[in-house]
Amino acid sequence: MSNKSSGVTSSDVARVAGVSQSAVSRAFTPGASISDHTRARVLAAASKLGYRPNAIARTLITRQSQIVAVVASYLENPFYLSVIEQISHLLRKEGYHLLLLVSDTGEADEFLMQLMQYQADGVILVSTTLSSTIAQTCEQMGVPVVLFNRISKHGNVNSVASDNYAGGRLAARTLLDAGHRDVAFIAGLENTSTSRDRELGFKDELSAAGITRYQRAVGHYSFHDARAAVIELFERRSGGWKRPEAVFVANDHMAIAVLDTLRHELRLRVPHDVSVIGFDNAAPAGWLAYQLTTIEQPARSMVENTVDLLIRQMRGSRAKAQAVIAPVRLIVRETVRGLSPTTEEAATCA
Amino acid sequence: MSNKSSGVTSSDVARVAGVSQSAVSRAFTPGASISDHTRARVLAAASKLGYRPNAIARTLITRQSQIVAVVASYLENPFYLSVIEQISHLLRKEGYHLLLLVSDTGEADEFLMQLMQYQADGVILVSTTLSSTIAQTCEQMGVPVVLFNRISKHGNVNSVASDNYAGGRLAARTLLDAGHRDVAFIAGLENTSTSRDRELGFKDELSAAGITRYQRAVGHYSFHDARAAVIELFERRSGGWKRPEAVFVANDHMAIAVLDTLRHELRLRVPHDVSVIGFDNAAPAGWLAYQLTTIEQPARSMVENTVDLLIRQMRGSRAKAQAVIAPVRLIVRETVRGLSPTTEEAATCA
DNA sequence: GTGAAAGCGCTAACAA
DNA sequence: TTGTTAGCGCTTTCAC
Repeated sequence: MSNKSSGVTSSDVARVAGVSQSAVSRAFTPGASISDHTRARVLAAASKLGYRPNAIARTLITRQSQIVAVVASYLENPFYLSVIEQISHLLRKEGYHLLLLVSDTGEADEFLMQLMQYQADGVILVSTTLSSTIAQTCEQMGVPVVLFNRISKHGNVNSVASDNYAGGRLAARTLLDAGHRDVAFIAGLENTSTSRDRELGFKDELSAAGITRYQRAVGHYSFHDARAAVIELFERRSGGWKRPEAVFVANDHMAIAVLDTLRHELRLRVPHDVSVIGFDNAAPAGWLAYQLTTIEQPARSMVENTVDLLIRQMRGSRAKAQAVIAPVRLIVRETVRGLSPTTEEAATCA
Repeated sequence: MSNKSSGVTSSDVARVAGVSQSAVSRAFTPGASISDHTRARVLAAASKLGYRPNAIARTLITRQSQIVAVVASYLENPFYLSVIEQISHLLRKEGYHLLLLVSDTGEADEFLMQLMQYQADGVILVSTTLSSTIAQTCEQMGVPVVLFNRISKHGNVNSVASDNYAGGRLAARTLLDAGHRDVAFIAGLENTSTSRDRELGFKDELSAAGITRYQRAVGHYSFHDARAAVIELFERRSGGWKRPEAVFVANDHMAIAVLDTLRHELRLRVPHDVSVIGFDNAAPAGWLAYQLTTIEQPARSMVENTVDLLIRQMRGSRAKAQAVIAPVRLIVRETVRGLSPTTEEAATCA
């Protein structure tokens, strides 16, 4: 049985083609200085021998691995599925490969070590809680890094996020316009900028309308915890609170759980008894059984921005770090009282 | 700004620690022959300099990249999300990293080239249509490979799949037991073993009950096409067919689309007017808005088997290729007439 | 345009 | 246990 990578090296090819090893290298380097004739000889010999350049050896010398590490968590959330898929596409189109690190528990340091050992040319941090730590270390080491859907507190780090604050306001405004006053918020992870900013916008818009308090519970961006959160919200009737008329849920994945729980466990009608609004416009939000009214993040363009920013850095740009804020918009479906779909896309399956 | 990976090499560390370069290497090699004293000196110097071994250089010489390539498609299907997540965990627990290749269009050859160039120690093919081609080439090159949820026709390739045939029979039996006679099947991708085997089992079980024909349409494992398929099935009333009383859908993701379309577009009640049964037991199947009765694949243990098989091969086992067939079972929920949940897990959110 | 030689950072024999 | 030496397969000056 032949060796891995066929065990054929560039010097084998050189010998067969009757040229030097350098010629072989040039034949496989786009834009290198080599005659068509020589290249043809090399390519012939190469394919005859089943030669494939060894990317590892090349990396060692060029110091470019063509590998981008993507650190992600919450793969439970369908929204990030499409994000990763698209990152993979765009990256490959530019000749990069994707090393995926799924970070469930918070072993930030271990990750970093691994990334660095593999000489990743760049890092994309997809919505992970470890973002700040990792991002900073990468930055210090001179490794290009972009945060997706997180904002870095300290620093000079590129990031792409949607306008979570505006989204929060928009959610509140939507609920307010529907005539709701007793509203509630189900948070994601408390220590994430996404959840915090969405809540902040929500709160500010309510305040502007003279509403200074709202009920809240925490769903940790998990389906399971969101169910518990909504039950807590609707069954615990202490502290002078009335039952909420409307709930803003920090993301669609949790909102689905909320909808299910409200309808099938608490026997409440949505939007008749209670309105629900989510965030993301993930695929299930458009499914006909839910038709969730939600704040859309422009996932596609956010990913494009992210990859673009990263590639620019990897190609050597020394531009000041940017913080791209993508616009959000309301997708009207059927879970907020008094609103019905106006745009045709609201009726599709997203 | 410091270089990537700090630019510190083992010989720098050696110099500072006052030892040889080999000593540094040994200090970072578990189980190497080195005194505690020397190791301590090395480690001290290393951390002082911020040294990290260069995995690329190591790979070049050991010919072990510790990288496993995972080729996947249909990330649209939530079922594979959790699969990839779990693969990532198990792999890392064994010290391997995951290079993710999302294969939408069928560029099999290009993939292979890339895999091989990166000296991947092993390859996992997650349910992709290119499986056979890739698997065979890997096999020939001596690269360990395992197929997840695909069966290789020609050959000596390890694979892990669920018992799709038995699942198909079970689906048919379930529908038959509910009293249905006019049944239909919505296929996934025609050229996949999963869809074919599920259909074959379905067909055989029907035949055994004296039912020799059933209607069928193709959903290509896509949400969108599944909707079209079910509409075709229920609206086209030619060829002497009656409207189906029950539909077996080749996976849950499509079944969700079928449920939505049946209920909200065709205005049919499930299971009153028509029964639906899926395959996978993916997360949305357990969501309360769907409560899809389905054939469960034991995802966890399938992934465990897959990773286990791969690691064994990578560690040098020359055992004959295995084809692991995982058992399936019926999860009774609420989309098949006359059946109601008997087990408590059917009520959870999976 | 081409070849010779040097060396990327590391590990693996082999001696000591 | 430790150091010395020789590469892993490739790219890159630098002459020619």
